[in-house]
Amino acid sequence: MPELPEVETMRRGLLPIVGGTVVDIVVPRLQVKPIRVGPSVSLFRRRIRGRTIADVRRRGKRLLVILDDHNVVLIEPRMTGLVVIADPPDLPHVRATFSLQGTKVREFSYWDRRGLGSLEWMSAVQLESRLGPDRLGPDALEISVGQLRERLSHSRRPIKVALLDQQAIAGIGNLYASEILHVARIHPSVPCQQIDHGNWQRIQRAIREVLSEAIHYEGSTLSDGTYRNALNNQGSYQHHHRVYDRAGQVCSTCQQGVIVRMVQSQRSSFYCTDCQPS
DNA sequence: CCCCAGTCCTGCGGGC
DNA sequence: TGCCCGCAGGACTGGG
Repeated sequence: MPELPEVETMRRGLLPIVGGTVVDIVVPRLQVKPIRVGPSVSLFRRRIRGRTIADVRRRGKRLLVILDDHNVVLIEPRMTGLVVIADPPDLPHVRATFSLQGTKVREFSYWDRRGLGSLEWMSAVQLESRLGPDRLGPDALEISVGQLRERLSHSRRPIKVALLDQQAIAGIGNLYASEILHVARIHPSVPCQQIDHGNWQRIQRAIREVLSEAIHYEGSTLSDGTYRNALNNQGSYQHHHRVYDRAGQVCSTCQQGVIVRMVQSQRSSFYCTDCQPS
């Protein structure tokens, strides 16, 4: 489940490829179903081969490899995708390997166990129509209280569900939405309309606090062990989770409440009965 | 317009 | 012990 902290960790780990020129791209034929490569595998290869990598950026949960001709490679990791400059977690799920010259790092790979992610070459114009301001909200690390209120406070949706809306705010996924609301001490079911200014401020601060803390620990690797940084090492923020996947446990913050799991929009939410009264 | 349910895909774990 | 089903939750789409 790469969310903003995991994708930001990927971005930082991938920076050594900047300045490298793509010699070739190998898309192995695998037993598993192929991922989406756009516009097609052959055009993808033809348009990237020979290009030099100018930068690696992030927008919400997407990774952007900027080429020297100003076109981009959009990487969408979705559930289980990741990039590695070291050995990948395994070979059967390596979806593409880019070989490089001109840098210390000789290659990097996109690895994706479930294969819901995608790799797409696109122009800067195509990128804006896909991930422009009308499609993607302000980045969660940058969003102001005013922007947050403006985009969510008129909604009748529960706050937990609204925080997952990438068009409103970019980068928060299921895991960090629960963690953020616990830090902000707000129950996940509260309708956005009922949240007052002070609480929007708490939410905005909690977003920054939780996400930057998670980046510091290089993201969360859950019990399935899927998520890895670019060197194929696990993150360690899972040891600091306050509520996520801790149903039945006593809250480590207040030592009083119990962590409860509930389902909202077909997704698990976790909250503390004492820190987050309804 | 706003929101929810279903879809894609693989691997794991619970239940029988 | 072995098998099968359901769940994990990214983004998107069709429909109420």
